[in-house]
Amino acid sequence: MGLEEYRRSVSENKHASILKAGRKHFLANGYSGAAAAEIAREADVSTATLYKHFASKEELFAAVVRDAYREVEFPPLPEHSNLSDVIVAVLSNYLVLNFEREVTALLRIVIAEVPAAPQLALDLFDELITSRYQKMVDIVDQLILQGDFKPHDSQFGVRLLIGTIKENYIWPALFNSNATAPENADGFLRHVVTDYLRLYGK
Amino acid sequence: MGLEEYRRSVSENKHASILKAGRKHFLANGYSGAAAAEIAREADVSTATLYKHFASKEELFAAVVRDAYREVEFPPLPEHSNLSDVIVAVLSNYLVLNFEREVTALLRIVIAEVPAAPQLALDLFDELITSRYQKMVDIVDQLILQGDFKPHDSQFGVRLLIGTIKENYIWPALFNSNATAPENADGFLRHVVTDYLRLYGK
Amino acid sequence: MGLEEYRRSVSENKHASILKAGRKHFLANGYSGAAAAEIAREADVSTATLYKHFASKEELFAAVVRDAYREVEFPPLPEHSNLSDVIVAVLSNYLVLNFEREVTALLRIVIAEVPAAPQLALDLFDELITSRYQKMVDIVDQLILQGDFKPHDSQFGVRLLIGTIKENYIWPALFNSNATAPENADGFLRHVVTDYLRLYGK
Amino acid sequence: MGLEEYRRSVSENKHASILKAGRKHFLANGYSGAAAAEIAREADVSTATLYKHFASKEELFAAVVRDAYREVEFPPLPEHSNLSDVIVAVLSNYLVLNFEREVTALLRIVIAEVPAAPQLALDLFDELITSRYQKMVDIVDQLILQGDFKPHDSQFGVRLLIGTIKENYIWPALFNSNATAPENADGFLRHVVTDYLRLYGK
DNA sequence: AATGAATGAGATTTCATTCAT
DNA sequence: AATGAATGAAATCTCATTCAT
Repeated sequence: MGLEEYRRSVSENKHASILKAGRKHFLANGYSGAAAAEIAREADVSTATLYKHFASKEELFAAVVRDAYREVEFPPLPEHSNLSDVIVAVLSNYLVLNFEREVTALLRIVIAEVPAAPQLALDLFDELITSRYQKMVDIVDQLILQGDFKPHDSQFGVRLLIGTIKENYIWPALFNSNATAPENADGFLRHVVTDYLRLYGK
Repeated sequence: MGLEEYRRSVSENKHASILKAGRKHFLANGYSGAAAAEIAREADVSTATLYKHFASKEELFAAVVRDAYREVEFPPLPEHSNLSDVIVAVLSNYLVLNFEREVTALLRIVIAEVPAAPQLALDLFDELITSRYQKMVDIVDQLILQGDFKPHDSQFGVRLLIGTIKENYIWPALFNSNATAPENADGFLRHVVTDYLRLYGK
Repeated sequence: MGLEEYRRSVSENKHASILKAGRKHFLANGYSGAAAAEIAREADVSTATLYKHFASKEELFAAVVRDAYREVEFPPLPEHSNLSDVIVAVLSNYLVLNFEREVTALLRIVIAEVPAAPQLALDLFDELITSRYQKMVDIVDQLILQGDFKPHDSQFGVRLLIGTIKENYIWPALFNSNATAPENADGFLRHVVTDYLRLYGK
Repeated sequence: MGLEEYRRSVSENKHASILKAGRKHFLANGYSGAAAAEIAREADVSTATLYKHFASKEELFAAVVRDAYREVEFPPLPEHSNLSDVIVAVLSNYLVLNFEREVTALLRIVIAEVPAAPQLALDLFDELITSRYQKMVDIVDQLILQGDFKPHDSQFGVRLLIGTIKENYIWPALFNSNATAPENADGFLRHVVTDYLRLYGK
């Protein structure tokens, strides 16, 4: 079975390299801007082969997106002494990763294909936005239990926290493909967190 | 001049019907999915006429977006007895129009075209989003002068206000083409405004 | 009849300005590159008016060409003491006028339209090329009679003289719209004339 | 490799038939009158295939012109007893091919496109006209070395030779699409060559 | 399984010319 | 007579997808 295995490994390599090339092109040019022929060329594969691996451009796109967001992870909350510092650190990290991992570009193209691929968009929203958001809510709930926060509607509070940050950094980046991670976000983040604590902190 | 006026009125009607047809098709099929020929047919106009009115498909699209935004403005704050009520009313109105005029769906398309038409996205962001936002800031600054608010960083405050609302209503709608105007947004809005006033109100 | 005359004069002015604008555009952009709408705009006239004056683009083109080459004239042979000097002077003049009067550009567009407007091309060839050429033959014939030249086939001789010059200056200019009158043609012309006289001079 | 060769041969056939159809249509309708779709249909090929073979209509046209020139070369001068006879034969051959391969008609189109495609015209002039001309100069230089000619400015001499011929046969053909290869050019050619040899022959 | 070549269908845009007033 | 607006028809080029080997 050595031959068969070899073949399978070659095929898997091609699969992976198509995904990689696809990701690059979709991120760079959007869905309709990315050309199947270009992706195939970049993956060092014929167009026909590309279509053997993925039944259509749409399917390749879905595969690329699912593959891409599997890679985006977020770190756990560090142990903390000063509550404010820790939250700022977490948010800062969240922000940096968002830019480094090309999350915004990924969001952009998924948003673009909402009418064509609605389920994909909903899945990604759950995975990348709601779930991350929920983690933050869980953290806050725990902090409330620990007595670090006043009892309050933690969902709402997190929305205020995250929403303000997104409004400032993510929303503009959605419209600007050259946007990079903000250099000095800490001042802003501290401001948000201060207000947040004024409202809900103990 | 009767002739001149007649011509202008005919021309304006065509202009408007192209815009309308354009909006419909862009919303239904996205930017590259919408065909100029189809739009022209729907508007009962030749393609050539369409291109006399709008120099390019991109310019038509931009006009469609601007047109959609035209009615979605923060109206100047009316004289008020209860500040909270008034702000809630304004934001509620803004939110409803946003959905009715399908602004979010159009923004999706703008975002989709960021890689292909970066300047367009930047222009529209400045022209429509930033400027509208600035109007809200101006209102708040005036309220500060009138003594309705504590002196504070009004930019930041508005970001918090708007960001929280967007986080709750606009972001999800960005990923869900079936999203409609929220039925009972007032509770949420009131919550935001209350917090906002707790932070910055007098 | 004052009014009627006034109208006619207005109309004639428009006619002339269309011709002028047409000439400019045809020379600059060639036949198919020149747009009727542009010509009309330049002539400060509506397209409809343009088409009232000239039934079609083709007809306008013909009118422009006939009008243009009516303006190209060539000076008579000056009195002479030294035969060689005089011929060089004539040829030099011929060359300069060729460039200054945009004769080459005119030739270019007529050549371009040979299949579409064959008669126009033949007419222009006669008018601008054969007739000028014949003038030179006449001169030479006279010089033969005066004994300045050996008796010879003057047609052939002139062909050799003019052909050599065209080969060097006009032919390349046909392919280069930026070609300008040669600065130092005299050396070359003198060389041609010397050889010519060696062959046919007394 | 059988497959590879098969593919190449199919591809080359298509290439050739596009060129052939292209030549026909360009000659019949001029550059802008010739439609890529028509050419493709005539060549029994899809438009897309045409554009795979030639990146643009302009490039196809350039290829057609180059192809037409391919056979119209001054062949190297054969060993000769009578120099005059040989040169006449070469020039005669050149002249006939020029008409048979419709080079002049194609040049008309190149000239027509000077305003729209200036670089193309310059390139083709250099590549086809100047270079061919240079080959003739090289031949003459060799003959000078062999002692068949007096030392002289061979560039100038060839210009005189070729220019005279062009003046007689090519210039008129440029303005007359019905011009055909001259039947009895030998008398004229002999006359030119005789004069040429009188000036520069040994 | 893989490929190079081919394609059908369509997209945007232009332009000479005509109409309604 | 003059015009601004409108248009039908066409042209170049692209692209996702499929064949033949």
